[in-house]
Amino acid sequence: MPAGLRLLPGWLDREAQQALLGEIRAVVAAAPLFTPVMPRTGTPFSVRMTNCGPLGWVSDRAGYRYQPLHPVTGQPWPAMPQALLDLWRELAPDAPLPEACLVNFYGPKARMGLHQDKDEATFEVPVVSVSLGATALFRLGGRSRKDPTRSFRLASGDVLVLGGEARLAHHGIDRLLSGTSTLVRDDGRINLTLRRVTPG
DNA sequence: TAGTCACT
DNA sequence: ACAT
Repeated sequence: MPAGLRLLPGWLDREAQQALLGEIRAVVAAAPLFTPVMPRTGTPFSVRMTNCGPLGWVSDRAGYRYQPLHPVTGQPWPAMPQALLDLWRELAPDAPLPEACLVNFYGPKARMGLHQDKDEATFEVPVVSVSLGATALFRLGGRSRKDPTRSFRLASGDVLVLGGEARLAHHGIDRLLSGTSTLVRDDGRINLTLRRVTPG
């Protein structure tokens, strides 16, 4: 494993997953899911997204960016659930608090191409990723897009920390495994990505 | 290259 | 590999 990568299988028990899911449903009620599109081309993503916390990640024809307001409602993003702040404190005790929690909703056919999380103004702080629902085939590469990749499963309750050398590793979701979600309806998957955006 | 598509 |  690359230094700075931590895969924590089953970090959240079923009860914690259900509690978190409830919090996320409340976030979605206040900040409805939207379909991001690619810069320039406008090609839609197959995942739908929303955010919570002071800043949210969005993609539209103008580009990728963090912004304080929901692109459709114009309202501020809902507050970050305390459970996520607690998780962050536990896994990144020395880091400043996260400013953004990107909530990605995957249907059974949704995918996410290889990419880097590099729209933040600092890379010194780890990214913390929480999986809920269907099991996904996750692909992890290196800092260069040409670096070799490997894939492994991310199941509900797994937590992934990308820090240090792994902070700028390319990563993506190849596909979901059908029939693996007992938490989210319709074989869905939810990924929560906690990020510090500013150096703090 | 956070997208798709062709081909192996 | 494409094409923004």
